[in-house]
Amino acid sequence: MDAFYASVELLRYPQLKGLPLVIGGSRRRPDDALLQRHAGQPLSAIPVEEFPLLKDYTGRGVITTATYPARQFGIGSAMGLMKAARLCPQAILLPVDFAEYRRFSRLFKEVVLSMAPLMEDRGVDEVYIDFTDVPGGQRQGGRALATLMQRAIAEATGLTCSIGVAPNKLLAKMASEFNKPNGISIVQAEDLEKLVWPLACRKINGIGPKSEEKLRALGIVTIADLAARPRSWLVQQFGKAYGAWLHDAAWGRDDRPVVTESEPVSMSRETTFERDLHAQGDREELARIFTALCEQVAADLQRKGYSGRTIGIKLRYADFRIATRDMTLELPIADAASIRRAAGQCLKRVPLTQRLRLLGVRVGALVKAGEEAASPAPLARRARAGADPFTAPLF
DNA sequence: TCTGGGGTCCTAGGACCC
DNA sequence: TCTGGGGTCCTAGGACCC
Repeated sequence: MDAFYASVELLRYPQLKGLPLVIGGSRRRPDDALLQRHAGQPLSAIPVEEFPLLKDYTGRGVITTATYPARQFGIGSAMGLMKAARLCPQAILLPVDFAEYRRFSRLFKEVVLSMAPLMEDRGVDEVYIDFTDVPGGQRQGGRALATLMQRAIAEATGLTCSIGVAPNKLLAKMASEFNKPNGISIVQAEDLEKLVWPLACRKINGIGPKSEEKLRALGIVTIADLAARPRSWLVQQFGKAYGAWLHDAAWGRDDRPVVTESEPVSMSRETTFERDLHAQGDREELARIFTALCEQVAADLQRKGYSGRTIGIKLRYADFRIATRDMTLELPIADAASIRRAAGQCLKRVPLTQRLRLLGVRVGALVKAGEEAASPAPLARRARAGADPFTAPLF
């Protein structure tokens, strides 16, 4: 979906179309006052001049989405709000409204599923679709179906999307970036050299800033550079798994299936404080936040019907270093008090002398509620370990 | 001048088991 | 006195993605 969060906001506030608009994380809602002032009026009637501006924002947070007019100023996702304010002070700033984005997420996925049932969910604004066997899916190399799908999504949601069509997920993802917004692009295996090799390695989904930098230091900038290196050399430099994957990716090879169902591995809640807090000086405030996070994770688990055996915490210090601690229990839990107890144990094992910026609580090793007995491994091991060596075989 | 929140997967060492 | 070869699980950190 194109500039998804911002585009959803523009459905509510069409008067902001064409203006630089950013959606940014903040616990306070900059448009609260606005909505109160205009209570009872249609949202689309609120004058543009009254919307909160980026330059008036003080506080922490990053941009989650910027509209195309805002991107003209050099603003982009994950940029700090204070830095963005310097680049484009007159941009309008709206807070994230996940409930609303999830609603539109469900809407567009329903449309996709109705046309092509093999869909992999890749988050709120992205999916992979295997339409190999969809009737008419091969017409015009896939363009016919992609066009129908764009129209159906626009009809149902008022939103645009960009679609990449290719023989595998790796190439389809790259293709989807070629023609944004509201574009379709088709990449065939024989287009690799012309369309993919000239691109920067960073365009490959799976090569991030660290790998890009390491590749650059080795004289590898484009995907063509990468493809030219022997597989064995890449394995030497990057390890067995990642090196081989880099080679395959550069040659457009990817045999991952479209996965339509999956179980969650972990659930977590974390929060960045408005100011850095100290374990001693701000003990009570930290304790309140800590307990609230445990309650939120517990509520998430219970709502979705899961419990978990591995309880963990995450700290981010003022200098941005991260520490994590976790512990695995014998039996899965999902209640706030038990999570709070285990997380408290974890907290005792981590240094707390420096100021903290963030605190998080995580529950992993999830099992579906009611299937707790399906994970007896550690218990079984313990039982065997204590068994009488004369009745239990040694080998 | 700073840098969110929610995830997945991988690595590597140590404990423990057979 | 010196000594194996698997395997799984747990823990901490890190890269990466949306």
